[in-house]
Amino acid sequence: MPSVLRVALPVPLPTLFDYLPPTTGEVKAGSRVLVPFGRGKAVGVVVETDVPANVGNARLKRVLRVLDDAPLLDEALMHTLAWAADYWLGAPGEAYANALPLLLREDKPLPETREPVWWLTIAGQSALDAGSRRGGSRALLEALSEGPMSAAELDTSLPDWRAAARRLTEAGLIERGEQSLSSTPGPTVVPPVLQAEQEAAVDAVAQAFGRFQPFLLDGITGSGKTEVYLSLIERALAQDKQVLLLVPEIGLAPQTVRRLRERLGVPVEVLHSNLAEGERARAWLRMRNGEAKVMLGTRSAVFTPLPHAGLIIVDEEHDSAYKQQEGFRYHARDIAMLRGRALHVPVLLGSATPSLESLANVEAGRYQPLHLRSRPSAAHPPQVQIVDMRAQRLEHGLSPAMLHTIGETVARGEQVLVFRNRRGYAPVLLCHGCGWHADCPRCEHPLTLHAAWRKLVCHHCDHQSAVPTSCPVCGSNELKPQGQGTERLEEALTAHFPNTPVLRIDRETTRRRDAFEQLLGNLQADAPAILVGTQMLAKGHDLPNLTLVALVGVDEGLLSVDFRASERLAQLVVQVAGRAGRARKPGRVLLQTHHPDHPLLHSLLARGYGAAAKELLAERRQTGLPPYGHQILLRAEAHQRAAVDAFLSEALHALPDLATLQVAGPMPAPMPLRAGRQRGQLLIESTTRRQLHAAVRPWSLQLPQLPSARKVRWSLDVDPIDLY
DNA sequence: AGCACGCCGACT
DNA sequence: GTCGGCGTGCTC
Repeated sequence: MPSVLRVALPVPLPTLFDYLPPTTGEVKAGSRVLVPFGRGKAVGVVVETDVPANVGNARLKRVLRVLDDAPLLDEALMHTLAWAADYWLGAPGEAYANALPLLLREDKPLPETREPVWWLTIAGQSALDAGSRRGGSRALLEALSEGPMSAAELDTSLPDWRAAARRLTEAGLIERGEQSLSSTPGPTVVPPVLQAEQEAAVDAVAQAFGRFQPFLLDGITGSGKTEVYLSLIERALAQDKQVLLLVPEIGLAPQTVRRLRERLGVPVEVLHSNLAEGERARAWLRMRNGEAKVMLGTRSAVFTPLPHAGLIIVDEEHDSAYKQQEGFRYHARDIAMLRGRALHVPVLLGSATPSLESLANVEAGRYQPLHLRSRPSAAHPPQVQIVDMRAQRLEHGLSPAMLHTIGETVARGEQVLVFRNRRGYAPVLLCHGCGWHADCPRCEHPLTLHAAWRKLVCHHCDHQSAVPTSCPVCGSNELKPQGQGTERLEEALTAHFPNTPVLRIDRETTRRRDAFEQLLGNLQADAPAILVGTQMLAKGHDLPNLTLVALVGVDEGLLSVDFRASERLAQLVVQVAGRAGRARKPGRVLLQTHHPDHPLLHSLLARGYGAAAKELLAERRQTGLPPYGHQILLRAEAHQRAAVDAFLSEALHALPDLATLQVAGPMPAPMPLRAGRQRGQLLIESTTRRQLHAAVRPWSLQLPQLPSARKVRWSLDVDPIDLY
């Protein structure tokens, strides 16, 4: 039996592949290799070396080339990836592929980690002093007289610098080279004095440096979580350790990066999907080489190598953006925990509205809780009031009390945020004559009217159609938009408050890069204004003059069948409410509802998120739902309903019939038709995670062999967060 | 997933 | 007579 290398290749198959080692030289686990695969070649990661082959000699091929002398992925990360692939029932090859930036999954030499910079030569300095050169060349010389600059910096200050750089390099007036490592400017901002609670949180985490310990930092909005992070990062840096800081979306990154850089005075690497591939690879490699100390990134950054790991922070840990929803369906918050354990470093989860999962982990003694209850940035927490909209005369969905308070607020010269989690003009277009409404033909869901585009749009599949002028069923001309989206609210508020600027912030108005920042930048800090927007407004910028938050139409969340809807609603209400009164002025929150007596709203408003979460947790425990029960969801979709049903029932039959498993289904998905595909699912539950995995793991290997599996698209989701 | 092989319909 | 449809099988 020849000794072979076991290699993970980027294919969605449950197996690793065996290869004969190269004839000369040694290969280490964690290195990338180029191998012949099928008819072509592929880059894979060596998982094991010197192991007996799993397949016959005749099928074995030899590694073509070893791409890394030293392992690119260290042992701790390799171990975490193997564990994660096993836990989320992912293909091992896909787990390894997720961990590497795209550029490093190719057969190319590693990019230089140091960004090239340009600087003035002595000749260049004299040329500048002598005043020779004109135009672009002159501008470039002047820019570089302040010190070396990188391509990225030059791009922002001198858009057309490249031609000038070529001319000046040829003339020997400037030179291209590598940034020296000692060129970091040092902190430019003095850290504020921490409050006692912040200090206590920092001390607790800092004391755990050097060992694995999870923390949950539960801090109300405005309580200064970021200062706790910054202070801990400083402490880690002082010990020459690296820090990984995860954020749910990079929407808030530009200001966060600036703040980190100013405070820490060290380069802060960023990793997110809007970044060019070269940049991503460089940032990743700088961390892996130890050149960089701080990484700020979204979900996939959780795989950044940390050879000098000191601390991992997951900000807004409740955010569902941490769950990857296709391919390898991992949860970055949970991977952060695995990494902390493997790297022997503390993991700090932070949120004003912690997930029920994390609260249960605190309850079980697995996570150490840390609290920030005071709000140093504001005198009083915002006062939340329910507006009973039953039997009220509504103006485009806004109650008189709501409009009145908005009016008062802008009259005082303050700003208002009107929150509505629905884009477009109206979510339904209804015929007043016969009750017909416009549905998406591919999803059988109501189409959203977008007035500005004069289109009906499906928010599930992007299907678009023209707005009919009359009802296709009864011919009536009375087609009425039902309900309110942000576009309609913007229109209504503009009409009602003609002298106050109304600013809409949602996916449509922020489509362009940086549009979000620009829109908010246009806002005069001290002038009255009304902001209308979706989820996007729940976090980000501090708006000191924003004193009123109006929540409109959150009732859907109270009535949903999804057991997580109430948790999400509570988080959303608290997050959005936290936008009000972040500076000295007191904030006020109005929540307009048809269910003023709903128990969730009651406990949330009377006793806060913590109390509401406790009640939700008690319900979950009673019903055996997560985090007390564990779920794995098998989803399937196909054009024919019968294909979906056949697959799911075959799958059900193949599942061992164990008393410890509860199975729901086969059943239609909550959205049974989407983008023209019939969808169904099978939900497998157990009170013990171990037993659930023990049963599902072998089953998941059988599924691809079912004859009916070829006729559907299917996937397994471990710990699903959406059942849609 | 990606790719090739393979056997049945409407066209240069 | 071919181009091409997607069913089936395979990847160490």
